[in-house]
Amino acid sequence: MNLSAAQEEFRQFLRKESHRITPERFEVLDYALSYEGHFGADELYLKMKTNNSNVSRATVYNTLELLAACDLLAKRNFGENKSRYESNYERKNHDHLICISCGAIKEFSEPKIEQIVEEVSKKLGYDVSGHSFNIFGKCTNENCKLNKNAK
Amino acid sequence: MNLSAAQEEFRQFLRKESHRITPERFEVLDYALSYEGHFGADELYLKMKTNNSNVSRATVYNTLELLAACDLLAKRNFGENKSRYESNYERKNHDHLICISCGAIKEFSEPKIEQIVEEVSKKLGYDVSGHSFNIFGKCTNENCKLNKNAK
DNA sequence: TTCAGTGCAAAAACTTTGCAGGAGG
DNA sequence: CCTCCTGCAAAGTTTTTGCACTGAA
Repeated sequence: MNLSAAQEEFRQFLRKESHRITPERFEVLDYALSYEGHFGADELYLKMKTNNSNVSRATVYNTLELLAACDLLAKRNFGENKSRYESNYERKNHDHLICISCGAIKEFSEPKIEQIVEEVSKKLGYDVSGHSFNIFGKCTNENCKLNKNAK
Repeated sequence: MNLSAAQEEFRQFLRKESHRITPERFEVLDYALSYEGHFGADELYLKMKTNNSNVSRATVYNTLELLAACDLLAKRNFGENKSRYESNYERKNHDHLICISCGAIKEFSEPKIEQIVEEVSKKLGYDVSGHSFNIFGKCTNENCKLNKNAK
């Protein structure tokens, strides 16, 4: 993955918002954008620690918020009482379908959703900043029946 | 509010699923359905405790799950890393618009959403059991600007 | 030089679990 | 009478906070 453009974007965001540009923040950026799929903050922290990074838990949490604020990451919540992140860099918007049995997450895109978001928030007088749309159900995949990946 | 019909519904659910019928469970039901707006599990537990109830935290958590399972309550997640519940008794389905500044929650109903849920899950081969649709934005209400109710 | 950012550890917030005793069926 | 359910407290999980030090601007 080409990280340098994302790094540049992050750098500009930090400057614009008067946040300092630190090596720790870019280290988190690199790990976050390289992560396959969704990850929790602590999960990323532990992965970094395993790889001999010295970045602290507090900095990881703080930086993930910044990365979500500048849209390099998307912050999600799949009903597990913890935040999950995923790269939002050079990707199109999408929502999620979550298997309540095995936890598998599928993505889908449905343009009508954006329309509804606009419509509803206009009608109720809100200034939209985002949305979260999760569908829960049982998937038909083999492993699911066996509950192999059950949480 | 007429609780007795809800109690009857809960009783039947418990019997059908071979759960025992205990006074504690009905105490939780009463508090939950009487609660105005959304509440967290611990919040309800503390409220009950304040009112001199002896029902334990474990029983409250357990019972709320049961009440959500039989659809007397709806279990929600507004991106705060905790579960929230609200009465679903004699109410129509709806989704939420959440103010990112003051935390105010508005409800809306949009039939198209149910269509999309059906469409998407059919296409991807899931057996739907529910969905969660939250729109985040800034509301235009007076108190909001002052961040009075900010979390 | 200054103060935002950092590392660390402790605390906080929410939820789950283990265990012994009690009551529903 | 058998266990499921309960209360209690302890432990678990994720996130936040306090504090002293460091390094970006």
